[in-house]
Amino acid sequence: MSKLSIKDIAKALNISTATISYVLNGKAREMRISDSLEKKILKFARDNNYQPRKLPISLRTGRTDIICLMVEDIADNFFAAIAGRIAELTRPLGIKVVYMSTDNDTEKTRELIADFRRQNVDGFIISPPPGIERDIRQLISDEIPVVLFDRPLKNIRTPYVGVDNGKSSENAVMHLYNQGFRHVAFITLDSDQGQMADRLNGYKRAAGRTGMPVLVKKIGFAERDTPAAVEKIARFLSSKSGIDAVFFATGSLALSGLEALRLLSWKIGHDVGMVVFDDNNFLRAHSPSITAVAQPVNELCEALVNLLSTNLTGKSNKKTEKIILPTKLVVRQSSMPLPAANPVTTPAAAPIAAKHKIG
Amino acid sequence: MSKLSIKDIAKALNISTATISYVLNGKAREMRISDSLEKKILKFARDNNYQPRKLPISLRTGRTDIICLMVEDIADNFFAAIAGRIAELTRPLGIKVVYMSTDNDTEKTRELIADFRRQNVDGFIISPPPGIERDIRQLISDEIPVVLFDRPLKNIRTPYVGVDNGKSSENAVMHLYNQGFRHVAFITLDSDQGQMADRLNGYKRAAGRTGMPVLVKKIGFAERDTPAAVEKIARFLSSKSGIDAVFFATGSLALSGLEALRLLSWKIGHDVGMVVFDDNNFLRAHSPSITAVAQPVNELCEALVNLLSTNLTGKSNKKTEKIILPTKLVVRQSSMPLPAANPVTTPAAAPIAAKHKIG
DNA sequence: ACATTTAATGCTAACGTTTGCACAAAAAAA
DNA sequence: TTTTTTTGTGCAAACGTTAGCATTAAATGT
Repeated sequence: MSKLSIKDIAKALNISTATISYVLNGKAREMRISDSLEKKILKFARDNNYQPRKLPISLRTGRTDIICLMVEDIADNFFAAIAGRIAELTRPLGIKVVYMSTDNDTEKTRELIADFRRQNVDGFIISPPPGIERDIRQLISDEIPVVLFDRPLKNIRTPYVGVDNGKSSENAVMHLYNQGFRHVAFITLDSDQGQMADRLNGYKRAAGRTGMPVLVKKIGFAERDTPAAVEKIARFLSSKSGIDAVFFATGSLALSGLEALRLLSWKIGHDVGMVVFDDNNFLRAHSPSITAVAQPVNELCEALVNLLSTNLTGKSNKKTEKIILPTKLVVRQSSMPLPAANPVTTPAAAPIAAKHKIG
Repeated sequence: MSKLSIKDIAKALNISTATISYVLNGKAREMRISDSLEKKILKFARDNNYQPRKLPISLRTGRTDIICLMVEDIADNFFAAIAGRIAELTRPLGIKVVYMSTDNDTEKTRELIADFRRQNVDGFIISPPPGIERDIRQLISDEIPVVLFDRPLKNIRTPYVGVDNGKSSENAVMHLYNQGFRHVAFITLDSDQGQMADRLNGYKRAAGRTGMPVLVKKIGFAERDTPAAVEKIARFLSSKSGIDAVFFATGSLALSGLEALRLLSWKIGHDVGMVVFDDNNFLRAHSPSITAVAQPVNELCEALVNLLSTNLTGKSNKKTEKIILPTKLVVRQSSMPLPAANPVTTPAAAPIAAKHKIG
């Protein structure tokens, strides 16, 4: 009883495979199959638990119902959340998701795209590494649906979903300013990624508007999760005098940043304020809780799946919409005003009262 | 130039598709194709950038080179790390990975397995929800390779990779005891998962050995990531008198736990010690850094992929090895002895000196 | 009675590969 | 020569479906 095929049914019922196919695909009416035969086929299929294999269907129709998700690092908090949500959203559509981390490596990404194309995936959702424009264009000209997200790519006509990184970043800094911070450092990645440039620009704009000094440290992409990063951040923060808040351009940098602050014995909420671009449960659970710029993961995924699936259904294959979603600044304890006295070098009792709203 | 098929080559070179297939699969020798013809075909294929489609190959050979990864929640730190590593490890083997979260929901998992079987995936890597034994057995009897991990399933002959949850848990508690803690609470999930039972038993064994009281709080599976969990943990911790350390049975509970501690104004390292089952960067970055039982993600994934791929290659399809890997207790600041004076209700200056090893 | 429409179903060629076997030509053996 | 072996290659079936067109039988129209 390994596997019942449409042919077996045909033989058993002494009818043609075509008729069965029609009935099973709900085209009985259209093809004017008699009710009695339809019932008979349906009954037989049910009774024998017929399960159509997708492989031959794919071969015949050209659709695999598999899409490919490519992000910098699937293990990263933000991208893992995206992955989970996308799978949830595509499941009701009968679409499966294969994934792969690009490591922000152009050459690797190129190979991956080729691999997945050979695998005949129906479409791509990509958070693109720099320099991949050509390959994306090739996909488009081969009419394979692609939706980009997270990082904008210049001069390319394809659907994109993202947030306004510049504005969000600017808002976050303005928030710090309004809370009384006057020397906000910005720790970012030294990479070509468009969204990073936007976040930096937002920071600079806010600095310009408020007259605050521009205090930027770029961490090399390769060393972003290493002890070297921790040390560099610590050195930077202590080398500039007067820093009273730090804004981290990405979640993983924030982790290194926390270690740097520990190294310096700077207490968040007492010696220094903190804001992070990208939210997660960890920042909420931290004591003091940490203010973050939250990307709307859910809306983002919904937009991605929407865009992709309308393009998958072929009809309006030319949707090249760009969707920019608002972020939400989740204000927590770490961006509350510092206590008046501010003796940077002397740790003292934690100043944060329990009355601050938690969460 | 949409797609060059083997047929096109056959036509262009005026030879049969069979010959081409042989040559392209390196069977030229075996099939005694002449050197000159072989070269000609190879050259033509290269020059015209021939890319064989995998779909018909799969149909013909029955292999899709896709495996399915099913875990409770792909967005969870631990599972996301697993997902990333597995993809890395299978890539050189030409294997792609589709994933889906089970939400620890038996019925959903059942449907997912059926879906993926129809999709003709070559094998499964599953962190199984309770009650899924039957479906796993069906996979085995249908000769579809499966490897289970993370949670043991009773009475089932299939490869499994995991850690010794009981022993690891016991060790962690013994560590706390040795550090001077005498009232260690254990916060776990109220679920049927085998590994959770093992962790609880390990805790109990350690309590027995040391004469410490058994202080267990089970959080309902559904509410594990909700404010309700935070509140329950807080209530529990404050209801029992004398608790001086908390051991969390899983990473996500630890997050709720941190919030609970904040609610109570208990300072880790001062009022209370803390250990978490499952490590992540966040625990390292936290101040004070938090001691954790680290599962060897990399070794775990290597074992999974090894086991699965030997079973994929059909030959020795009967490997049903169980592999238990050692965990590593990563000792950090949160399990250092508390300062002698221990006024639980009065927050005071942070007692943790910077000299403690960071990391 | 004959032609035409309509209803009900079947035939068969795809989809792009792989693979067992057949076959022809050339070389070797008889 | 004739037969056998070797060498090189092609044929065609198969994998399990789908879909365009063909076919048959019954019903309707003239």
